[in-house]
Amino acid sequence: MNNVQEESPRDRKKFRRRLQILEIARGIIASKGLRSLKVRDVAEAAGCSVGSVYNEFGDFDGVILTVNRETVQALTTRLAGVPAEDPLHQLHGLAATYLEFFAEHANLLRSLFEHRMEDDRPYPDDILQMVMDAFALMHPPLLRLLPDADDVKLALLSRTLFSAVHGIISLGLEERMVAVPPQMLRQQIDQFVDTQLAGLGILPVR
Amino acid sequence: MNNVQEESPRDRKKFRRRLQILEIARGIIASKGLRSLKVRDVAEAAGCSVGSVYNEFGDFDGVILTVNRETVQALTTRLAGVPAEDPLHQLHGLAATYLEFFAEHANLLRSLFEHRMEDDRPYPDDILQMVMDAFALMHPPLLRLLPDADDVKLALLSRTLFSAVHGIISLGLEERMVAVPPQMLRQQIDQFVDTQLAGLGILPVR
DNA sequence: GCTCGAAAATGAACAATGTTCAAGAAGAAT
DNA sequence: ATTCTTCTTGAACATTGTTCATTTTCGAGC
Repeated sequence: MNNVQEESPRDRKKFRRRLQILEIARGIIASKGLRSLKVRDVAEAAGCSVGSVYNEFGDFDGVILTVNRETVQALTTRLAGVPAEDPLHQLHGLAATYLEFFAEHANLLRSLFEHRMEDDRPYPDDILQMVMDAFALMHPPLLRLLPDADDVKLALLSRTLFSAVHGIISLGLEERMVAVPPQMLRQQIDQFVDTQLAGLGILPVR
Repeated sequence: MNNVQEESPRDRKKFRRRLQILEIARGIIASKGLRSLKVRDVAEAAGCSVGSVYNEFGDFDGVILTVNRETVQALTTRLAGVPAEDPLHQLHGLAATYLEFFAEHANLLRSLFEHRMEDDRPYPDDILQMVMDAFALMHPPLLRLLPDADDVKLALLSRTLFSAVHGIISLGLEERMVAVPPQMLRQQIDQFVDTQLAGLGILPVR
């Protein structure tokens, strides 16, 4: 028994529809926000019944969580593409890339971070783990800049720094009042990273 | 016509019930999360009909937003109580107090930051403004530590720093996996603030 | 090609929950 | 006491997540 993509026509069709449902759900979340995502809308747009959505994903949270999983995967891919020649540039690049990605897919990221499960079922561990792994991408450049530091502490520092950047960005993009221009936020982030690195004893080179 | 708390018995009763509804809603959000808040539960617990809740708050979002408004007010009060003798201690105190408050009222804070309006009606400006005002509480101590800096830049720095602290805390308290102990987070935050201040050219004194 | 059985799809019915509103109750004004 | 205003009620409605008995689909074995 092959657990990846079976080859029978039936399975291919099933798989195509699964992808289609996800694409539609992602589109709705991205354009109108998680709160506007409705089973019936998804089913109708996918040309199938609501039952089929449930058949494929168990419950509606299942659809959302799958979209969220793919969001963090896409984010990780984007972050992994940041050049690693110079660790200083890499750190700035990771922050700037996160900002870009967040600005482009604000509603998807909000779905990732803000979705709460029904009752008080726990958010799936694997997604939280993927987020933490993405945030750990600052670890290697930090290690190169601070080769004598305790590795465990650097791992923590990596998450802390990325979480800080996340806070600045997610709140910075929140304000529809003055509509903080992304360019402004970009400067803010760069400055913040420089200050943090300076505090760690690393001289900025920009 | 007096626009504050009228004195007639009718108005007093109305006002009492308003408070009661808010207290109940807050209790449910705090203990079981925003997603578990239901109009009927609130109405039943308050001993009134669902219609009365709507009569008082317009719609259900109105209840949530009022609770959120009171949450940020309580937060501001707590933060304003941080001693201001020494600006360095004050900054650490603000961060530590935010952590305490967040740990104590995690679900209320999540409701404040994560609630999205129906359709895509904008989140009320006054609440966002109150949050920003709370985050501006780092401005005075920063001004004392950096008296020669540009005031506008310091205002921005205040929001940036507080947003960063928010990110570290809100993500730090998220992980039900390893259950980051608050004491650990406390150290993380202190270290972070020290590093940031060092980067700004301010020597830590702890 | 036909038959049969397993798997999937369907969508009507159900359940949970936000929202409205006509009718009635309660209180204020005279 | 009567009238008028305002508030309250809760049944009815609207929306949306969920279930499941029935039907359809499709591949395997003959």
